[in-house]
This record gives sequence, C-alpha cells and structure tokens, in this order.
Amino acid sequence: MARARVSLAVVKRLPKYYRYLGMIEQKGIIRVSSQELSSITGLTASQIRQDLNHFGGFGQQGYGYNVEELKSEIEKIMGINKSYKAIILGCGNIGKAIMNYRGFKSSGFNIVDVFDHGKKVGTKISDYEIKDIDKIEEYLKEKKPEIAVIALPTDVAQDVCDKLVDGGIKGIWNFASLDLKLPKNVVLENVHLDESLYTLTYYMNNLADYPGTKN
Amino acid sequence: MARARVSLAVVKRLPKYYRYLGMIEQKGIIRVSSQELSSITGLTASQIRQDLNHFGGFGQQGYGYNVEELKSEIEKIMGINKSYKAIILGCGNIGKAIMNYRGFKSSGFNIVDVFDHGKKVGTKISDYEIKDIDKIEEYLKEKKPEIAVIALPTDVAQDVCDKLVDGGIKGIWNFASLDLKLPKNVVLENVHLDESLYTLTYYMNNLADYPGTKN
DNA sequence: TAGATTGTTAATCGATTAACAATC
DNA sequence: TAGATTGTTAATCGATTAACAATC
Repeated sequence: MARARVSLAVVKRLPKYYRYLGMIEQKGIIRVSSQELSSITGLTASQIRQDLNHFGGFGQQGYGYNVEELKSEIEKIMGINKSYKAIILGCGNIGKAIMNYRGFKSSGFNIVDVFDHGKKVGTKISDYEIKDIDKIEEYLKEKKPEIAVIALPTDVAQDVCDKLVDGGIKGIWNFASLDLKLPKNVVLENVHLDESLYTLTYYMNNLADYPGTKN
Repeated sequence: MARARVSLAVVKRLPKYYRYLGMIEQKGIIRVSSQELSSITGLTASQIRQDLNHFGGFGQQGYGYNVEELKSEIEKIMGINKSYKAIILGCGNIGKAIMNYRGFKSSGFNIVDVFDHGKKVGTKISDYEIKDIDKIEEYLKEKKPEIAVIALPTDVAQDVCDKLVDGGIKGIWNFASLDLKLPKNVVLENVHLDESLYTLTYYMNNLADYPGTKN
C-alpha cells in the first residue's frame, strides 16, 4: 500500500534535518532525541517526529534516533545517494556560478555538459566546451541526462524547456523569472532570485509582519 | 489601527502578482478581474482577492482591478519603488553572479561595494575594486548600507553576519548553507541552493508526492 | 524494572476556498 | 437599471501542536 502523500512543507524541511544531522555527526555525536533536534533546529519536537514518521519509524522509544542512520535514511529519501547527469542551459552569470560551484558533487549532481548559443559556442569555460543549444534535441536523445538547469533569459526559457521535456528530461532546475509550463511527470524546482529579493525588501518595509527566522 | 499580520504565504505570492501584472501591462491591457488573474497565475480568484485585500481595496465592484494601479500598489507594498544601498560579502561564484546580474537595478537594488579577503583585496572585478572584509566595521559606520549579500563559505558566514548586525545593517540576503542567528529586527532572506536541489531530487524520486507547479 | 522517548491519535490553529451581500 | 465583480464573512481543508499509550 502506498504511503500517504507527503506535503511540500515536509519535503522542504528534509534538507534542513539532513544539514543539522551532518553537523552533529561531525561532532561525533551518536544519538539524538527529537527534543535535542528541536533545540538546534528551532522546530518543535512534535513536528520533527511527525515529519520523520511519514517515511518510517527510524527512532527507538527511550533512546531517540541514531544520528548516522537517520542521516543516511534522509539521504536515501531525498535521492542524493544516487548520481545524476545534469546539463546547464545558458552560460551567463548564473550558469557559470552553478558550473563552478563545488559541493554539489557530493549530492550526486554531475554537470556533464553546458549549452549556449552564438559566439560562446565552441569556446571553453572552466573545463566545459560550450555546446550549441540549437542541437539540444539530438544531444538529449543520445546522452539522456536526467536534470537540466535553466539559466537562460526569460524570453527563450519556455521554448528550450519544451525541447527538454520532449527529449525526456526528468527534472528542471529553473533560474529564469517565469513559471514554466510542463507536464506534471517532469519535476520543476524554481529559484526565483528576484522574488527572493522582493521578499527581503517587503519585510524590511513591513517589519511587523516579519516572522523571524521561520522561513 | 495596525492591519492584521500578513502571512509568509501571502508575502511570497506578491512578487508573482507583480510579475504577471507587468506582463499583462506590456500587452496594453488596462483592467483585469480576479477571475482573469486566476486563469493566468493558476491561483484561485478567491485567494487573489483575499491576498490583495490585506493591503486595501484596490479593486472596484463590477469592474475589477486597474492593471497599472495595482502593479504600482504592489510595488510600493514590496518596497521596490525605493532605492537600497547593498554590499556583497564574498566574491566567489555566487558573489560574482549577483554582482553582474542586471535587472536587479530596476528594483532599486544598488550594489555599492564588494568585499573579500586575502589576494582578491584591491583587485578589480567587473568595475568593483574589492575591499577588505576585515575593515567592514568602519565601512558600515561610514557608508551605512541597508542590505548585505552573504556569499561566503559556511564557516565564516556567522562571524561576518554578527559584524553586519552590529554595524546596523537592515536586511541580509544569505546564500550560505546555514541558518544565521540574528536579532529579529534584522530581516533575513535565505537562498539555500543545496536545499532547492534536494527538493528537486526528492520529487524526481517520489513523483507521487509532487504537487505539480504549485511550489 | 523505571525512565525516557518514540509513534500516533486527537485538538488546535491557520490558510484556502466557497458563498454572497455590497456596490460600481 | 441590470450585470459584473469586488470585499468580506463563513465553511472547509490541511498543517502544526499537544497529549499519551506503546515500548525500548
């Protein structure tokens, strides 16, 4: 029987658990209770237990959770124990930042190729020879990457997205400022920097609404 | 009398309204109903009216909303009609991307200086002469920037954050992978790229939980 | 065994949706 | 005026918190 659907709120908290578990694991701590996790994460112990129980009983009554085991379970749940072939579309500021960013590799995120168009095609930027975005369809058929990073101008993003979907991409990490339209079997995760900045200025101007570090 | 506290969920939708209003304004459309906004944004008409009414009655019965006026009101609410002096801390991949990113200027976000330490100090990177992060305290006293962008390694971020807070910074846009501790009168907005990537891989591995383009 | 802490059910809280009276 | 659509109240839904029995 399929487990109950896990809400977005829970999914967004998993990386946080993972991060804190990594921190306390490095301190050499073996076991942790929901109460202790509560005090370091700022979430309630009740919420932590509820969240974890969506995926199974990882704890033990009277003991708590084994740090290493719990971390490893969350790693599996989030799918970061696997390896992913990723391509980057667009070699502007954001594309380059993602290209060069270390630390993603640990999560199995392997950038295999980078695409752009015009003059940049054929040039080499930090170890990647930039490929032609107009030839993306053939590339997808041949190499079958799972993840595509869209770091393109707004006006071309949807068009490229459509080709990615047709080519069988499984997940899109979108940095362009628009809501891409795609079938619901292709996963979309947005990083809307402008919206994030607007949230910041909103709270700077409406401090009474600011929930503190809850977001 | 102070208006009721606006929830984070509402605040996070404001930039979306703003973006779509900009799009339909460019098409030359003068008026729009909550029903029409619903069909292009994917939100319910009811929610849109509820959201907007937190800030006042911008619409007119039987007519709808004036596109230009509503956009301008939301602009004011989010505080992007104002100008902000911003500094960037850390000149790695992400720091550079933010430095070079166009389009932020339209939101009144002006990068006045960029800081790093070690060899980079004194060098020039895209029009900015990199300043020494160790002299940040004096700088803050003198120049009084409002926003600081933290694009630093995890291990030094909290230390620099403390100095920024002491120096009277009003808002922090944090790209480092940690939960910064700061007083609640200083606004924090996080961009946790690793958490975003983990959300993507989670849904790629748990497609049944994927809510579609609702996030 | 006694104490601790989970897993899970029930209660509460808050956000979304529905409905409709007000009014342009 | 009649039709349209808002502003706002009420109903529903879902997520968080509290409580406690199960059990290590």
